[in-house]
Amino acid sequence: MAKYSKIPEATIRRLSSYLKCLEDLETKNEKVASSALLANMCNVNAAQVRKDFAYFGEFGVRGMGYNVKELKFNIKEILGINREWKIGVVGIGNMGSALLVYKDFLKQNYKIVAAFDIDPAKVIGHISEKMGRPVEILHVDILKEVVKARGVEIGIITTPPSEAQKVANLLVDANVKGILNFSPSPVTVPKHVKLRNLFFTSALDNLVYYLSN
Amino acid sequence: MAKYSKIPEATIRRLSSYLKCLEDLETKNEKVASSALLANMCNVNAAQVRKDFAYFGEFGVRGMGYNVKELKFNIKEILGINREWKIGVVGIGNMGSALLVYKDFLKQNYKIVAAFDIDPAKVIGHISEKMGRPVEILHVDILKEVVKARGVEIGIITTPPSEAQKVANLLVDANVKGILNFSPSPVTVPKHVKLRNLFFTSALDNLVYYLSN
DNA sequence: GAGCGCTTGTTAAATATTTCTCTTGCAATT
DNA sequence: AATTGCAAGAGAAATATTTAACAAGCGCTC
Repeated sequence: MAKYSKIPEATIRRLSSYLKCLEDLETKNEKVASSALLANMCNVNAAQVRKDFAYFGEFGVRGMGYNVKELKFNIKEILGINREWKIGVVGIGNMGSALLVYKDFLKQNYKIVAAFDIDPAKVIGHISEKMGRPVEILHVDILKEVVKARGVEIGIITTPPSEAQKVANLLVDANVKGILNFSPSPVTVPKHVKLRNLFFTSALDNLVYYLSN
Repeated sequence: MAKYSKIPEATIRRLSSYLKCLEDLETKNEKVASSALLANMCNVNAAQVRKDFAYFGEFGVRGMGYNVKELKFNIKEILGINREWKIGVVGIGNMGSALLVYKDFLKQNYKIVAAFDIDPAKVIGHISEKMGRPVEILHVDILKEVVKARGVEIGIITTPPSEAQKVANLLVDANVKGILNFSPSPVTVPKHVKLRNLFFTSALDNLVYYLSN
C-alpha cells in the first residue's frame, strides 16, 4: 500500500465484486482462480484484475493463479471488512424490515445492532412471523443515546424520502462514521461523515440506458 | 448524440444522480439550477456536470442555468426512461415483497406487472396487511408464458443466492432484455442480455474502505 | 535438476476522463 | 440600445485509468 499513492475508486468497487465471485467459487469448492477466470466472471480485463491486486501486494503464484481462500482473506483485509461492523437501521418499513433479517449482512460480518422507527409499536406489523426475531425496534427519539451505547458505526436510512435528511442529521449528530442511504432522496452530510446513496432506480436507469442505446 | 461517439459509463451513472437531485429541487419548488449547484449536490466538479450534458445537447441558458423541469425531461429522454418499463420480480421473500410495493418505482415509471415464487401460497405470509394489494404472485413454472404475455422487459431477481442463476436462466429463456440481480450471488447471462448486479454489501464494503483508509 | 507450460507482476503505451480556461451569449438594468 | 454580470459551452491541457506486452518465477514432468 506504500508503493502506490492513489488507488482508483473503480478498483475499490471491483475488489468488492471479485470478493463476491470468490465466495461463489468457494461454494463450488474451487481452490484456485486465475486472473482470467475472475476477469471473465466480472466482465473485466485480466490485466485489470492483476493490476487491481498489484496496488496492494502480491497475492498470486505465477503459473498457478490465486488461492481462493487466501485472496478472499486479503481482499477483506484491504477493504477493512475483516472485522465486525456495527450497523443501525432507521425506518422499519418494508425495506427496513427486509434488511433486518438479510442473511448476507450477517455472513459478511455486518451486524445490525439497533433498529429505529418513529412508531415502533406500529411497525411490528411489517415484521412477518417468518422473519424470526430481529433486533428490537426502538423509537428514533433515543437514537443518539442507543447509537453511542451500542457502538453503531454505520447508519442505514430506510425511511420515506421526506424523512431522509432529518434522519441523516440525527445520525451525524450521534457520531456515526458512515451512512448508507437507501431512501430515494439524496441527502447531504458534513465532510467528515462518509455517505453512499443507494438508489434502486439508478440501477434500473443504467440498465435501461444500455437497453435503449 | 452524433457529436460524440463514446459516452463514458460514469456519465450515465451521474445523469441518474442528477435526476434524483432535480426531483429533490422540484419538490422544493426551485425553478432553475446551475451546474455549480448540481455539482455541489452530487459531489462532482461543475465542469463535469456541463460536460456530461454536452455529450447530448445544449440544455442550459447562459447566464441563467438549467430549467429544472426541462433538464429533468431531457435526462429522462437520454436515459430512455421517458416511457413505462415493465418489470417482473422473481423470489417474493422479504426483499421481493418490499420491492413489489416500492413507491419510487411507480413514481419513476417502472411498473411491476408480474411476480413469481417457487411457492406462491406460502409467501403470502411475507406480505403484510400494510402493503395493500400488490400484483398477484404466480408460480415460477409459468414464468416464461406470463413474461411473454405481459410484455415484461426487465427481470429482477430477489431469490436466495442458491437459486439466482437458475432464475437468471429462466428469465433469459423468457426473452427479457435486461436483468437486475438483487441476490448476493453473481450470475452470468449471454451477451445479448444486459445484467446489473446490485450487491448491498458492496455498497457497505465501499463505505467501509473509505472509513478505514 | 533442466526444460516446459502456464500465469503472475510490472512497465510502458494507449485511451479515456476530468479539469481548467476562455469564449460565447442570454437577460437584466439603466 | 448599450453595458454588465453571470453561467453555459467548447476546446485544450492535465490526469487518471485501462490495456497490452513482456519478463519473472513457480511447479510439474522427464
